[in-house]
Amino acid sequence: MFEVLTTQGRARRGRFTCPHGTAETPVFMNVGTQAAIKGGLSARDLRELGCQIELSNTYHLHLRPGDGLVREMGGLHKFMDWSGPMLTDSGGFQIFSLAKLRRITEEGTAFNSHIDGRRIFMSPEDSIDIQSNLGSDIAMAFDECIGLPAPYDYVKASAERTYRWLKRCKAELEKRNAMQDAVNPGQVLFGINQGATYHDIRCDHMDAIAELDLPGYAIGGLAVGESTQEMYDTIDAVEEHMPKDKPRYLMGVGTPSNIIEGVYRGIDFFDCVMPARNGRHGHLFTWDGVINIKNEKHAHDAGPVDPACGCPVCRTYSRSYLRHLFASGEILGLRLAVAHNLFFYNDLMARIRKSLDQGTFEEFRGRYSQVLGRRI
RNA sequence: GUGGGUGUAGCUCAGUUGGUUAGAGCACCGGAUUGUGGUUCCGGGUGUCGAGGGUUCGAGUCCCUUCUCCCACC
Repeated sequence: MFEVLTTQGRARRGRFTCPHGTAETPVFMNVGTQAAIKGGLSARDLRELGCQIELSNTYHLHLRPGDGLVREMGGLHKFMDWSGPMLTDSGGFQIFSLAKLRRITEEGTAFNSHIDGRRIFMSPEDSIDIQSNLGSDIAMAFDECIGLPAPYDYVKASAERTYRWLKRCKAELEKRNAMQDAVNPGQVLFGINQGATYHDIRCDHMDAIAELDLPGYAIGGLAVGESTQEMYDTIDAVEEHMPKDKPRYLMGVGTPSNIIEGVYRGIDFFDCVMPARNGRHGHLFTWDGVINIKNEKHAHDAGPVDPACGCPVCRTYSRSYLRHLFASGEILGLRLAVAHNLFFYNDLMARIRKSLDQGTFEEFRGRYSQVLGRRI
């Protein structure tokens, strides 16, 4: 399932295997929330951009088109034409970030749909049933993601409830996988650590969920309002309590610098909307820093977005052309920008893995951790 | 030539009986974005109010001259 090939300090070079293939870690999962990559990219495009794991979302697909329909169409892999490893997020984060009027009880969460406002209830069992219908390789536990800052007592009670929910998720997935008509009987469950920035709650929670011996563990509830240093400090604290032989997933993070610092702190899986969203808004990542392609200074630039990038966009088009596409509102501009950024992120992970293989990750971190975040 | 109309930001225009630092939309310039509500959000005025003179405490606004463009008539 998962093996650590080499380490450098806390950083790990590993390999994750699931029913739909193998992923070399550290890995960045490319986000296709509604079974499509925003910006007009298909699963076929993802393959060409070096994507190893695709990530889709339980909340969104449950609301539209409905997980029953996806199951009827043969599961999400077939539905969207992605044959590789796939992870589905549980919907916990969307209920925190999108839904209105949510009410959380021991049984689950009631909330109003962001699409039409109708009242919906989702329990840990519901989330797992939906993810089972979607047929992803990795199902995420249904958790409560708390916005920061949050009071200690609330966070403690919430983390304890998320732990009880995790046990229910585990039982439900075992039940679903045992059914004759399971879409993907090899689907596995990752637990999610919570506890805001309170290190004692984080560590107690991590110790508790580690005992469930799940195939992977995530750190959730970060990059939701705390400072970058608080995020790193929290990872540092909880990392010691994470099983060494299981993949670690830092949910929703982050910038290229965050990812390098995450790998440094022992993280194996990442995902983030940033390359896609920022790309749609004209912010492109390069090995010298971030550029805004909409800026006037690129109007007469015949060179590629990044001469150090080997992506199809950089091999073909000039900064001048991309700026024109953005200025004139052409969809192709969004598509090329997202394609470049996703390639950049996948390439970033490939270079991190190479440096781990060669034992030069520390040098890589020293050279790029700050540079990649600067605006140029 | 005569009569009427018009002129305010890059564009289309608003601007009260004369009253604070001349506004809007679009365009343009810049920023934001972390388990994604798909053209989003935030910020920025970039101006010789056609020009000159006059009245007035004070003029985009009233008066005179002149210029531009538009319409009608000769």
